[in-house]
Amino acid sequence: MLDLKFVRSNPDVVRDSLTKRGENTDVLDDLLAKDERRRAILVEAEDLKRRRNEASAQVAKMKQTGEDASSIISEMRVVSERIRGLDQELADVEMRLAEILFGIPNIPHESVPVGRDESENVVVRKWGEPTVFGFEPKPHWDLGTDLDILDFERASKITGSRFVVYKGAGSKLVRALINFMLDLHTQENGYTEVFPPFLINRESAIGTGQLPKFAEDMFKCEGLDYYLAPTAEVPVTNMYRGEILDGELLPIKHCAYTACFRSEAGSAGRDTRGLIRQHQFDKVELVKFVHPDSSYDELERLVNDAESILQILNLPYQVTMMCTGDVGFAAAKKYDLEVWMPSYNRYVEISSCSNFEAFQARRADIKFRPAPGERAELVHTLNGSGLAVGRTIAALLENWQQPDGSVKIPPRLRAFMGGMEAITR
RNA sequence: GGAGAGAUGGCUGAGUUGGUCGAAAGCGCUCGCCUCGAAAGCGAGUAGGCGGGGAACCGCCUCGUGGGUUCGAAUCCCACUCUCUCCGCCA
Repeated sequence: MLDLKFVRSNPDVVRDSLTKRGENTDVLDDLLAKDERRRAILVEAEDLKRRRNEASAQVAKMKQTGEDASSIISEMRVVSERIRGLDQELADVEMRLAEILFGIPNIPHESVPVGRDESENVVVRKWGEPTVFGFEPKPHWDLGTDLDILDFERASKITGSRFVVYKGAGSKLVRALINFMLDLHTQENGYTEVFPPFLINRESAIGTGQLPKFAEDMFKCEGLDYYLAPTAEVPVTNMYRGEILDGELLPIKHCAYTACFRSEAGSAGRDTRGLIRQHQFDKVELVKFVHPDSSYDELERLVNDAESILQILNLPYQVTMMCTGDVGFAAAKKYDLEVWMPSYNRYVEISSCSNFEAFQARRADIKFRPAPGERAELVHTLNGSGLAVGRTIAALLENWQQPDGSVKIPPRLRAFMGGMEAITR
């Protein structure tokens, strides 16, 4: 959510932002009109409330001295009625104002390239080269099925499409990657691990920006105001919702493993095979709460932290900076890590790292006090995948496959696999 | 699921026969005095949001959340949420 006062005094900046993102700017004019109306009502209502408060104090005094206050009381009866009407109108205007404000995306950082869609994203750097095979490589869904470590058919029997059963070494690989990632981030990158609820409530989903605009992307629990978390970003960021943090504690860096659940509404027919697009997947997420002055430095470090996983697993990847048309609703700046996926013959997103600046913090009311006695300010929040486990497994199987259909385990992962060096039939 | 208790400022904790209560007191924190310096002691200050105004400053709102009663609600009524205790059930 943008700061209403900022929008009021910088409407051109917001209009420019909406245009660069390819969004309609009509909402902005509607917003400004509603804001003006709101303040007009406030001025009138507050003046009446002041009069009522003064009269109340007067009545209290008169009651004590035994004077007759009935004329003031009947006068205030009318004033209170008028206040009630204004408050009702105010509530209506504010509700509409909030609806509009919740629907306005963040303002892209000046370093973000202007572009319409993903075709205008900018590759920032590459690491490694696309894997070259001396044989015909298999896609991960065939490898996994042939090795009997992935079972898509039985998963669809249990639940439906876009689910998988990991089996044997495959199941162990899930645990190994989660542990490897969490250990690396906690032991070498300075994150504190948390294990949050996988179900989130409405306020949390509003806090990070999933609601109200993207309700159809989540699974909702019937009869409850709970949703299955689409990413650990939601529960972890909302840990500190409504709090004023001690400035000394910043930056707060958390990593968390959670299962993630996405309805994938609007993705029908895309990536239907394999592990790339599942309704349920595992992910280790990195979340930071930082001082506004350092959030862009922290973003670069966050990307590096996520990259370190790919480097250790020796998976070729590239880092892409999202353009204004693809930066995401809540983000001011976003990098994607894209891993080389031989079956797709292209790079596929495996991590998304964003700086939200104060956009989420304002929604979720997360502040910090720079020093004792100083005024509380909004923190900047960041998060990024470190990494998505399902896609990591897909990339691992495909890039580390051998001519005989087996898959080597990257050296650093072997300890987490009980010493296993390869997955064989 | 049943019964009971509770939810107040950064923290602890008063206030529930409605009337200067945004709120006592203590702790913490900030500044000043004292001191060579510190501690102790003394003094002052110390919630957040919104709005008006050039500013000084002024006003409004907030005592879990949302409604209601009333001229007026932290205090009364209703609903909900959360925490704690006991019982039941249960991995």
